Amino acid sequence: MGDAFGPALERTWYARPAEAIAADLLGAVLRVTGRDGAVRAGRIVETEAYVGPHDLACHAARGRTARTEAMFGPAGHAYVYLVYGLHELFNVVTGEAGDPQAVLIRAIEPLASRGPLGEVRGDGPGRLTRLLDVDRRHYGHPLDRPPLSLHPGRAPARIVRTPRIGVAYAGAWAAEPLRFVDAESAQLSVPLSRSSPAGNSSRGARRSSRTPST
DNA sequence: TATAGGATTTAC
DNA sequence: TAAATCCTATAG
Repeated sequence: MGDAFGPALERTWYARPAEAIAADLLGAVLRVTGRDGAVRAGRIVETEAYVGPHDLACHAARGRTARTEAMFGPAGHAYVYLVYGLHELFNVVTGEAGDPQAVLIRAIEPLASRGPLGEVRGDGPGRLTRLLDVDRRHYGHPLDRPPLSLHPGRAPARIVRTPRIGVAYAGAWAAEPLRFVDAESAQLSVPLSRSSPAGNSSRGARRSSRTPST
């Protein structure tokens, strides 16, 4: 609920296509109460949309399983999983229940936060979860109350889209411009200068009118 | 039951 | 450029 960050985004806010949420989440603040009781937060500067079972990069493309169950549930909840046996990745479930879509949070600008072990960087999907102490214990958790919540923040001046990172196995879907970044941020997982350009040049990123800002 | 490989990060 | 590290998805 409300604290220094203001009220959390309501769960119904997320019941839209992942592509829209990925753009609108840029600038939003992720707030986490860690296992040590400390509150940590970061401003989201990079996201990726995973748009459904037909998206070959989306985990839901292989059907409904124990791991992907949360993606099939209602929007506004956390989908957290382990990759490479090492890294916890944090996603936001979007869309209507039964329609598995999610947005991966790939980078944050820390807001005066240090991780439980003194970490300071949030520029990577595995780094930000360590910094904010997010892991599978948050699986399925609603995103409108502690220990995990999202709050409106300062919207980016400019949004750029690129293909998603690390999904080369996904065939044609690997080239889709479903990664969204705050072009002004110096804390992206992969700098724009080293990101492949979006396949369709003039496809601009637009924030929807439902975007909250402060 | 066995095996391959992954929405990554770090170190050599 | 490769190792770390474990869980899931698929094959046998």
